[in-house]
Amino acid sequence: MKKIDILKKLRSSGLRPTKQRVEIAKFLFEREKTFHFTVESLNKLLTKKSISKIALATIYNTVHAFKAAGHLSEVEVRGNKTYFDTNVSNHHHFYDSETAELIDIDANDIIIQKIPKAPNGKKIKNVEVFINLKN
Amino acid sequence: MKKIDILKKLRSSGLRPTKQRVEIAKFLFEREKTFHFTVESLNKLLTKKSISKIALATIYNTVHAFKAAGHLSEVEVRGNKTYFDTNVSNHHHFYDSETAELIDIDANDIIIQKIPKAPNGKKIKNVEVFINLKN
DNA sequence: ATCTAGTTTATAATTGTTCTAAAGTGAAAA
DNA sequence: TTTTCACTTTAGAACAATTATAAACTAGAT
Repeated sequence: MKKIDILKKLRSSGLRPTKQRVEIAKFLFEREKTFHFTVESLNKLLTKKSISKIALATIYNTVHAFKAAGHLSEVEVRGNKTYFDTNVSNHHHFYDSETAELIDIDANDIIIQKIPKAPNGKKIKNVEVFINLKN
Repeated sequence: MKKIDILKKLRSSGLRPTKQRVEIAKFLFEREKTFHFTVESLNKLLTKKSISKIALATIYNTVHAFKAAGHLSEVEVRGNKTYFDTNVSNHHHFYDSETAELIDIDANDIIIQKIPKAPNGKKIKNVEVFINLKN
């Protein structure tokens, strides 16, 4: 993804393309593979990479803004930290608790044959499959 | 589950049946249906129910001890709070984000037909299906 | 160039959880 | 029984992740 597209992406979702947002967006979206992170890990990586220090609060703000705009998804992971994913399409995850690492699973790689119907007046929003790994 | 069984349950897992543990265990395990809770919600319910106040730290200690003994499981739920479940068998969950409520799904009510193989030297520990509900 | 609503920032506040160390207590041994 | 002591409980401090606050800053319209 090119820088011009980053600016479009931000503008089209009503986000003023500030220096910080562009920097974070480039870091997150200018890559081939999907990227999983926590705010803590993102902060560390950004600090290492850039000259200008971005405040932690800004990283929180930005990640939430990107999520609200549909550019990031939040992953179902047990534990205290919140994991985000640059892959916003419907998909699933492996989780390696040894390394606290997430790995995407394409939606087509899991087929669910039988599923219970939603309770009393509720509907199914989405189905997430989470595969815990061991060594 | 009767009180005598509660005592057995505690003793057999190497947990000294103290007043607090017995009280919490009775509250959690002497019921028909499985019970989902966070430490916060459990604390509120216990405070409402009992004469004697149990310290929050004790509730944390006890819940962790019960989990370590295999009497409770921790549920995969996104967010900051940790959810526990008195159902320790292999099963799945509906999650109603409106009410922040979990509903058990029996393992037999979901059949997965196709599943990817685990990456590089890893094995699959378990598969958790999480069905998000909407209205 | 000026203005202003939206943004960033440092810091405080909040929330969920764990740690600490002192006081209390089951239950085994005397 | 009483004594003893490792295991528990407890209040409060400490910690970690996140959110709120309010002052300074800035993108972009006027």
